[in-house]
Amino acid sequence: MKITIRDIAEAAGVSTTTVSQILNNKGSRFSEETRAKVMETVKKFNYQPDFFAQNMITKKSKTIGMIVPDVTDFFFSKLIEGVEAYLNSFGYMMLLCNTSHDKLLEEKYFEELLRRSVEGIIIATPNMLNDTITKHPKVQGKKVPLLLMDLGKNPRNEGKLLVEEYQGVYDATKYLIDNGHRTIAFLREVGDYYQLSERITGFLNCLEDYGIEEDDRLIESSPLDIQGGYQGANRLLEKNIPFTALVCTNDQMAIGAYQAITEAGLKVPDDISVIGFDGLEITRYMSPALTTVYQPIYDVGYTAGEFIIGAIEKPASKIPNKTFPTKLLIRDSVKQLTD
Amino acid sequence: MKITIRDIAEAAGVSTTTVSQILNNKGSRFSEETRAKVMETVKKFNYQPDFFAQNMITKKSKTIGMIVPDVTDFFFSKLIEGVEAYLNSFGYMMLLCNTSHDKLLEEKYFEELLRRSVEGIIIATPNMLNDTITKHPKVQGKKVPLLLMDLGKNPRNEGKLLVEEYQGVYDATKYLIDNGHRTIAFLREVGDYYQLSERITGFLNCLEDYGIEEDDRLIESSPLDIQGGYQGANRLLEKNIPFTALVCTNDQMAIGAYQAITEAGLKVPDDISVIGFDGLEITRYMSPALTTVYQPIYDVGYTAGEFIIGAIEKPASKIPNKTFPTKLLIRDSVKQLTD
DNA sequence: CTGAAAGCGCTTACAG
DNA sequence: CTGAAAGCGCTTACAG
Repeated sequence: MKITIRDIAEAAGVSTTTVSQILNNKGSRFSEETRAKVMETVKKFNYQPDFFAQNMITKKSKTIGMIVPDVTDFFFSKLIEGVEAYLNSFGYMMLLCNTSHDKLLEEKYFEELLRRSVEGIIIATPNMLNDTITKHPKVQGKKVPLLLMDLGKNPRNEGKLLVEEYQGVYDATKYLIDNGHRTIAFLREVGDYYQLSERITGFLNCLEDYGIEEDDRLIESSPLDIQGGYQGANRLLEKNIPFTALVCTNDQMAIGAYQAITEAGLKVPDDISVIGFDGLEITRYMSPALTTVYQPIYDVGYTAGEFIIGAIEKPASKIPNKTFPTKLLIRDSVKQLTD
Repeated sequence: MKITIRDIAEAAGVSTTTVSQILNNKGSRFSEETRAKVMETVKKFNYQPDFFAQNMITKKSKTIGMIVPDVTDFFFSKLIEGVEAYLNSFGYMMLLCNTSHDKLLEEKYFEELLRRSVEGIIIATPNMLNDTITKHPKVQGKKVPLLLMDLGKNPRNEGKLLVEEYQGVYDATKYLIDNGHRTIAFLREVGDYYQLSERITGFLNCLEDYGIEEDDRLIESSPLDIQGGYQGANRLLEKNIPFTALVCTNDQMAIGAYQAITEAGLKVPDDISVIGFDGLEITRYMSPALTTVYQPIYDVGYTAGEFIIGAIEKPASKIPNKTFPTKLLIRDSVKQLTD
């Protein structure tokens, strides 16, 4: 039924060795004549080497595994897009695993990926990983490079992909101060997921650098989604402590905050200025357009693809570290205060 | 280096046949004693059968391929989430391919997936597929089931997963009419991508059924994203033909339309009522909250996973068809007109 | 320049 | 109840 290398060899009147060598552009030179004949019958039979037979020998699955907490989250889908774009151009494919924030699934997928002989694994995770993952013999032995997109949470000395979140929020806060704001609220993440501590630190340090006293009551923790932003902003508003600006840990929260502010009968930016973080495309179309800190998620993913392939092809070399810049996108959600 | 079935056989003092049979729970019963001994040494050596060797024989890669036009699009990421959730529970994994709307890549990925011996393929596509895909011997011979998520665009007589888009938009339009609206604009998709003709048809038929004359000038075509909605709505507004309501082909367009309406100095819903389509989570937090037609994308994906696995395990049976209901989510973007 | 043979690590008739 | 042997479809020394 299935056409094998033997069929091709017979049809071309050569040995399977010859077919294999020619197909893999290997060493010994064959006469142009037999080469042509082989290629021709390969084409004629539309022959493709069996993937599994090939892999059993070469151990090159040309596959990497990627584990994310939530494919539908804009951040991760953008990351996946970047990784995939790079892999694609090198003939690699991605086995995608979605954990739905289940830490147990994370480990289960990791094991399964290894069993399937992927050549590398990328894990995007907010978690401190178990030793079963980070100290796995195949990882330790550099058999299967592991790249973590965890904001540097798990200690390691190579393959750190970071974003200048601190500087981004610092700049945003500075921008607010430059515009005359002195009472600035902050919506930070809640404890059980990604720890975005760089962001709140950038905020606090900037306040300090410019002699503005921190007011704990103006800092609220909430989930990193629209609803979280909505509720967090409401809690802030209900305190009746006046503030003129609000910095949100991500854009989704800012979207929710807009809603809360509007419902409270206030306006952005006339009553409260808002700044987000991420630079989602959607923020351009909010009304007013959101001023936000852009981070290059696609590029981070693309680079992750680059680094993992690099690590696969040169197992001896260290995986590089890289830090990506952020950029304050100035739009219409911050009011210039004159006082 | 690598521990093989032979190592286990030797260590347990049995044959490789025995080890293989026991591990795969096959036929002949072995004494409880040897079974225990085998299991024990398997555990001791932490042995796992080589994936490729196993697959070369069984031809069961326990892998399906999924091709989408854009992972970052909410629709597709939600679909992926649904498919993955089902696969996961059956030990299957997904090779994800992102075409970035490149039709050539679509075919390339399809071939590559086949070469990698996936057991089934799901393609989400707005395209009329080439014969190289739909008439591929492996597909025709039911060797590799192919499931299309194409809104029924490619003719076939099994595996049609559809959503009641027509009814959804019809209901939405009816809702508008019930609220006193008579001049209703419509923002439809532009020609070169998904053809969402069910939606515009639902709209037009509803108008007709309730004796409202269609006005071509009130129908604009635009890309199915935020920007498209923004520009389309602007074009509508610039015509200076008064209308009291706007139906958008999807939620993203509605988001853009909100922006255009606000910028024109008008208010939703006081001046113009707006209805979207999709039911994205974000629409709950728009201000005012968007009234929209919900479609169960995750469920569609989950069912796609179910059907593809079903087709793999029972190649003889037809892949079922299924149509999913939509539901009008009534919120705050439609005004009751009293006249 | 080319081929016979061994071997990758499994599973599966087949025989006992 | 268990094992020897063939075979899956390749690639890779090795020999000539």
